[in-house]
Amino acid sequence: MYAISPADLGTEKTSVQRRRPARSAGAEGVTRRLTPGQHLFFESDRAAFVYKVQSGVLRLTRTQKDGRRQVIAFGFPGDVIGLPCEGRHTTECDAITPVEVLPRRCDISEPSGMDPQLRARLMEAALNEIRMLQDHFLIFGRRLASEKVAAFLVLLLDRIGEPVGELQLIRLPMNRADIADYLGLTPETVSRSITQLRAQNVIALDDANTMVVRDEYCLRCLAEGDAELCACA
Amino acid sequence: MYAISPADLGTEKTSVQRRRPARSAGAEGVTRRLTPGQHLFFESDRAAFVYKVQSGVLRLTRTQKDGRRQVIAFGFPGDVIGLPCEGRHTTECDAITPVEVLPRRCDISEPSGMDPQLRARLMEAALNEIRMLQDHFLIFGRRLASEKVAAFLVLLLDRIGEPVGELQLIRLPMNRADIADYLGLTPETVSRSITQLRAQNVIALDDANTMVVRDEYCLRCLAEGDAELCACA
DNA sequence: CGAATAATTGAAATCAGTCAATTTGAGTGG
DNA sequence: CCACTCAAATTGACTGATTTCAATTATTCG
Repeated sequence: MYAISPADLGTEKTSVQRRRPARSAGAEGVTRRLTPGQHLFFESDRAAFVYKVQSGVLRLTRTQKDGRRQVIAFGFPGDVIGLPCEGRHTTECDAITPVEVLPRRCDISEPSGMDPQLRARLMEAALNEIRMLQDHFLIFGRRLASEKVAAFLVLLLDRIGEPVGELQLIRLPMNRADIADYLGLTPETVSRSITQLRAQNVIALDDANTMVVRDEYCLRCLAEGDAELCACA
Repeated sequence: MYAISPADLGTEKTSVQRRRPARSAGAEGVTRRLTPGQHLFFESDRAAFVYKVQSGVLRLTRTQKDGRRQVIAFGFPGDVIGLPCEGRHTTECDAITPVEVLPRRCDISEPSGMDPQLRARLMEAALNEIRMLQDHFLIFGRRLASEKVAAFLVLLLDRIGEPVGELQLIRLPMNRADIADYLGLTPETVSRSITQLRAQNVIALDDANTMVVRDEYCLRCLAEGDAELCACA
């Protein structure tokens, strides 16, 4: 469909290079497509648009001076991403799957001239973002790595779970390192926690990025630290 | 000035009881006063107002089922707090010092009828909140407890530092447990980190809640994990 | 002054991080 | 179609930091 040049695809490492968004990028109301690794915007870019995710998944990150990366959020279909502060984006954003986003011109400083409905939607998006960040804190703040990972899987389950007979399937769009940086863990620890959940028969892995939730109740208990409430532990 | 009844003051434990805001609470534009421990609102309360902090410090928290508490933010003078999501507050909020707030009626669902300037201010407040939560993530996500604490002190320094001759003074309005719940640590670990900073002569304590920053440069280095860059370590 | 709370300190146990090795899986080219 | 290469994921052993639990000291407020 859309040509994927090796340069655009890149590896994790090469795609970290700072690339300006293509000049032709911004046309309001015209769907924009990204290939995995391509950036939608960078931190402190002037924000001409906000974006409604139509398909695919994006990764919103901030990087510290020491090179450590914090995944602030993932952008799933339906999310509005790229809300600026003082006219500039506050995170970096790149695609982790093929992505379609709908750009919306967004001149926050000129709200009087703005379509009232769009204005209301922007406010709603901002308030939702606040609550999602707060929810993220509750997950991030859990004691045990296994609780964090379980809580993260519950989040994905509610967001992108696909029914498969009685059970639900999660297709993980992100790799272990992304999960780790979202939860404040290392990829090794994430992997061990997933292994542990599999050993407890709470989940089963088809391949590394495709899991079946075998015991949703138990998963939700583990996510809340109520390991006693389920027989799996 | 304002009478502090024992019931209102309470201890940490008693003040956790759910108390509705006083019925007389809400008068737009009329300053509302709180004593330490008093609640301004609770999670999932219908949000009639947002509040501009005029003086004092508030604590915004969310509590998990297992009783653990996450301090989402502190509300300092100048902050707008209480932005709702879907008409309801998303956190609990109580005063940790005597507080004065200015309530602003806030019917987000009726934005058309709203004063355009107020509307713009609300949007600005929401976007600022998003950035502050993201900043909080970067602090929360640091590896070492000492880095978290140093970063937290830098945050306070920039926010409520008071010049004292060449140096700066921080009057901590919150106790160790609040700091711990803000950073995802235990009070003991917070205490140890502070002790460590004192041993390195980066800070000095007048009493437990009054500290002088003796080496601001070093504090900022430690906050970013650049322990090597300063001679203190 | 005495009681209660907060803060600090100490010692032991646990959990996650680090580093290294192995396995798995996807993509490439023969 | 298979072998090869590379990256991602998993596993293992070890280290080290933080938590936990307990005891002590400091502070605040009747």
